[in-house]
Amino acid sequence: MSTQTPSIQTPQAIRGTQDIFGPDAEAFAFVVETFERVRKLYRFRRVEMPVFEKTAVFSRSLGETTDVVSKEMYSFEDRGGESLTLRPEFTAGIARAYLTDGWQQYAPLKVATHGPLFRYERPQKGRYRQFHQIDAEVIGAAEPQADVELLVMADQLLKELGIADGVTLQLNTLGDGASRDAWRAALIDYFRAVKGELSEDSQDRLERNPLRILDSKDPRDKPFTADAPKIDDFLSAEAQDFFAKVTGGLDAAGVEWTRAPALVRGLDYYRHTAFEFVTDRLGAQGTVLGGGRYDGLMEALGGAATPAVGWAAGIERLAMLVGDQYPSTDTEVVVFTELTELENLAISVASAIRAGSPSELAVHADLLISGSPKKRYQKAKASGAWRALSIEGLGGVLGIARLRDLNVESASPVRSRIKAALETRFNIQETEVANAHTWVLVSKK
RNA sequence: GCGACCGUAGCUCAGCUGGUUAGAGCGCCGGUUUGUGGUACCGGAGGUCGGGGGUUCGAACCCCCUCGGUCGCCCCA
Repeated sequence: MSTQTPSIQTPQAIRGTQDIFGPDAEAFAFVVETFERVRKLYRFRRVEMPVFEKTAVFSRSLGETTDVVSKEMYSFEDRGGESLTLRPEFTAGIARAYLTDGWQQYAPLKVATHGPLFRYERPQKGRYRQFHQIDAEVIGAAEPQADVELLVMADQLLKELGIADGVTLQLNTLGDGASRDAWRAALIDYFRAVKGELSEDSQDRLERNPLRILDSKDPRDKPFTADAPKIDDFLSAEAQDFFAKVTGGLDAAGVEWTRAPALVRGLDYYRHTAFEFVTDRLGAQGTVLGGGRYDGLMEALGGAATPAVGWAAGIERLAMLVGDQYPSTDTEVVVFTELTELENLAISVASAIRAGSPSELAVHADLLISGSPKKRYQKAKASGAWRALSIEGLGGVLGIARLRDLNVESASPVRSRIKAALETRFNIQETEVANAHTWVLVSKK
């Protein structure tokens, strides 16, 4: 406890940033670890990307006039006067690298990454200014099988995270460029005819982004969205065939999906497949994983036309769904001694069992050698550790290590693992006294 | 950018219609007690009541501004 009264003001954290700790941090780590494992199964190559780029990387790919560019990016000038932007997404930076680093030679290229992203938005449940995503992209593959590959991987990821229940895959196609333009024109005609009866927001959307009227939350719009023109009536034969191959592939892989004809993307470069894995357990932010095919993006960055498809998912949202259902991070053994003169022996024992023999069988151990020696047993018990290894004195030898149950919930076998680890450092004698396994630490090796 | 609610010890909160030195539980530190045992008792550290201004004899409590939090709208790459 600090008894000082500092005169300086502690700076506050930046709005919309989070200090993730405790169960939230464990769930977060579980999401990342599971993603890493699954992406390797699907042979996606890991990439590490810069956290900031020239502003043009994002403004060109997203479209100069969109809200997201004009008011939702963290942009600043560096000392040379160049406009830079903290990445608001992974896709544009990866697309830039594909063009500037010669990654075309690896096409079709499957890549995966994760890390922090930044968007200047008002924080709310599941939305932060610095947040984190996992991301997977397939670049240079025009075939619908790439979409399938990505979706099957996403489906497996959600299942392995144990959060697939209550999450549904909503799938749609936006068709090719011609299909999409025809549909868009039809939607504008349809909604313009009833413009006066739409919500103010949707009247505005009619000019800016008519597709978005379809997923309006305003009840005044619902009567009209139900009967709005459907993309299916405007799909070219090629677009229909593409979508059929995507759905056929999902069925073959056993991935459940729901057709969502109103599911659209906010940006113009999307083509064909659009999808979201959605839950109703996260308030207003129901999308846990979303993506689609963005065949128009590379050209927006000055590259050759290159088909690509990808998805991203918010780690915080996935972690919220995981809740406390992550693998145990409990302390298996807490090492302590109530005798100050044996503290170094306790340090030695703790390091031995943490190193393990072999190392895969190392023990998850905490070490308690601070504070009042007499209260260490109480603290050990209160720590929630399953078992304790108490270091006690005995004449003529270094001391003894006694294994005792504290809060045993699991039959996790630690005794043999501890014994093997101790034998790497000590000459020991094993005894058994009053339900407690006890090793006499005779001498150091 | 807009709206609603909220802001008292490290944490969870109490504090009556504004009224003397702002409280509890938990946690933390120390002591005594106990000595197969997370006990019991005693003591201690820790609060500019988010910040600023105003009304009042008097403000944690009323008013204004501001900062922050939560949730929603817009937007959603």
